[in-house]
Amino acid sequence: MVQLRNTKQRKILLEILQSTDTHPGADWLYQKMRQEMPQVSLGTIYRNLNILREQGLIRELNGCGSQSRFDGILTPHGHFYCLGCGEVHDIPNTRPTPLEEDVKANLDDYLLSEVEVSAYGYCPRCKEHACLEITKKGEK
Amino acid sequence: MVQLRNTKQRKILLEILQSTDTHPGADWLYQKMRQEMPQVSLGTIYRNLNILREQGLIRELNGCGSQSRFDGILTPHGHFYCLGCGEVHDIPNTRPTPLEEDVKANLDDYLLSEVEVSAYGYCPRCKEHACLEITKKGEK
DNA sequence: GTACATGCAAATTATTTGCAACAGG
DNA sequence: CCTGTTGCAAATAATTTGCATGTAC
Repeated sequence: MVQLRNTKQRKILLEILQSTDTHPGADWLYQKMRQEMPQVSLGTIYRNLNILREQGLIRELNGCGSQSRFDGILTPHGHFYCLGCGEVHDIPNTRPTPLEEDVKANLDDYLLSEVEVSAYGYCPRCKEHACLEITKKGEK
Repeated sequence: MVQLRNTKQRKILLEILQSTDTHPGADWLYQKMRQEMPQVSLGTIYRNLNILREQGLIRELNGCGSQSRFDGILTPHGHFYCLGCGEVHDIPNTRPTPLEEDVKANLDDYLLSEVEVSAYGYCPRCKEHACLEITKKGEK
């Protein structure tokens, strides 16, 4: 492996990710980064997202739409993907240990590194005015 | 909604998906389709995958890599994503009911439509010769 | 000073879409 | 027939990459 450097860009990116629970995508992070570093490039965002993921400092979420989303909060929790507005909400600590052991029991010869719980549906707001236009937008 | 037609292309695509547990991507399905229908186009594959998903006849998996994968087997089960070879294996029926209720308990005002369990790690074969070249290929 | 990182722009990959011709009901 | 569907090719969207320059250590 290479000797990673602690660049300003990487540091700020990680701080942003650790300070939000909105599970943003690369474009949102790009806009946010530019507030502090107007010259930053989208390529740098993507390169650092990959590095931080490989380091295990952030998590990538692929459950919703064509864009990847990222999570800088590593305490165990599941994710709810709203099919209406596309938002991703945390599911607080859904008894992680029993679940993982349950999965492990089914995967004898496997080397298990992580178990994820994803839920799909409509968030309280979208459940209310659950109209078809909205449904279209976030469909999986 | 529109009045869907039962085209030969759509019928074959669904049959292929229902007869495999390899969770193929669009390109694999395209090759397979061309064995029975050499003139079929990739656009048709994608259009029908979207229609079948909207009808609830197949499921889309986004956990692994940049390509979507599809599952034509709807009995409840989880998925294991090998970080080595990129294969997706089924996790036989991981006590679905307790889990879903557990998640539901955390999502009071939500309208829940589906809960998914995904596991990541290395399959028996990749665990053996867990070398770095292989690791590279399937990394998330 | 030596790599790793960056900014920029061009390239790649997966997926979607416009359109004229085709075909299911 | 009427309208959803197809094949084809061009368009889009997300992400990656090549390269000269910049910067962390």
